[in-house]
Amino acid sequence: MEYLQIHIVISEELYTKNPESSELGKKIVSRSIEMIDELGFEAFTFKKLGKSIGSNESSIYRYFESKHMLLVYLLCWYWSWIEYKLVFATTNIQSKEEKLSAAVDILTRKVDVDNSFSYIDEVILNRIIIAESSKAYHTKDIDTENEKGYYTVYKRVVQRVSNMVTELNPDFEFPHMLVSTVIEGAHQQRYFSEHLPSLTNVKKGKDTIVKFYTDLVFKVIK
Amino acid sequence: MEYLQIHIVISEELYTKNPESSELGKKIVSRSIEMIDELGFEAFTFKKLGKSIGSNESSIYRYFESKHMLLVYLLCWYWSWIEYKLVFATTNIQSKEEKLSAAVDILTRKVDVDNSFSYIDEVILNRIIIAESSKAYHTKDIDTENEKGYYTVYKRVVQRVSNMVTELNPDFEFPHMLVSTVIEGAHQQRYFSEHLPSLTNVKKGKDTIVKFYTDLVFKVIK
DNA sequence: CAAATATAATAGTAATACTATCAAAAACTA
DNA sequence: TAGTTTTTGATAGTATTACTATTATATTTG
Repeated sequence: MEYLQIHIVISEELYTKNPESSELGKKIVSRSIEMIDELGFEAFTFKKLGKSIGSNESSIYRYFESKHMLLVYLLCWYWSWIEYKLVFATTNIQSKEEKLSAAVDILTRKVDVDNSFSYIDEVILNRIIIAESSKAYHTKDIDTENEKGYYTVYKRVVQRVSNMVTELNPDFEFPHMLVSTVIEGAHQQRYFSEHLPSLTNVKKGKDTIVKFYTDLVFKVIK
Repeated sequence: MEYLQIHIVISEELYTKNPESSELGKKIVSRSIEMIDELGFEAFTFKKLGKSIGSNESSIYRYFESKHMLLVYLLCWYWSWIEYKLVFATTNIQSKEEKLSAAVDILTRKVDVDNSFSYIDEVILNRIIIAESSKAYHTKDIDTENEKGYYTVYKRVVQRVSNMVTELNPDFEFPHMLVSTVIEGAHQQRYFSEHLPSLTNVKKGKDTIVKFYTDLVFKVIK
């Protein structure tokens, strides 16, 4: 991808102190990504993170209210990044079909190159999204948090791709359902292919998941 | 549904002492379903459950190794019940289309009548599956647990419906992906419709979700 | 009625998810 | 450069969780 001097801005609601404002903050974010991937979200703690980065548990709490809020921050970062990639990859495409196809590709493809967005490893972050993101919104606080706008970026991504669907077929009644089914489905299929392979038909080498969901989208909206 | 003297049998691996073997065991299961629904899985504890049923925390541990294992038990019970409904609703249907259609209906429809399977409220259990089931298999132990057969019933349900897909179109390459996408997608859409409605296009009154996934299945396998 | 089994009560442990306080260090500022 | 503010670190402490272990008391069964 083209190298650009761009910067992902995260809503102030998601942190107590902006982790981008200091070296420690960035270290917290980048190491937390690695540790959540290694340990899983449940076994990951601020104490372990502090120890690992040579800092103190209490210092981490100055950036993030809780490990749940850190996870929400990471999701928001991820979806902002996807939104950027999505807009970048689809503007100036004339053909509506090609445009939607490019969008579905971005939503379903595995991230396997770290575009080195500063201190965040997008390959590992993608794995976290696949394995842990459902834990962020499957809580009893979902409604309050949704009102506070924690999931705005994700919803905007769904809206953008839904618009592409509607452009192609204005009569299609369920664009949001289709798009969120594809996004969440692709993540689940990636998880299943590694851990519960009999729930999938993933073939080695090829990216079956991208193919499956691309076909699905075009067949469903016809 | 027809009243039958049937009984759902759960693999011995999933409990320490069979909860069906005593009144206390059944109370543990039925009250845990209500409490997980009320409190959410995170806030639910064996201590609270014990207090609520007038029993002791330590007694509950004699039935289930951990609250995680109790959740796995509930999932297994749910999928066994769905499998029973599935087989019941699809045998003797001649038309392959109708058969698949009936299956998709069972997988995607909201459970809104408690068939009073003894001490288990299927309506509440269905809500738990929608809101909490992903927490059961999104853990670091998934591979070990899968080897132990904890998810066999779920996989068998997917297999059964995949077979119906294959009967209709033997050339379709991704029956398992399609079926697991539909099952998980329908659950997510129900959750979204309540908590993140802008990710869906659910209309009041009608069961949009059943319609959406039924259409999707037949379009995709064509 | 005795023996076996199930349950309850109590205590205890290590870890978690924080909060509070205070001192030390670093950064910025007059 | 000294002084002030801000940031970080160290330590301690709390309530709760997710258990385990032990012993006493019911309850069931033969």
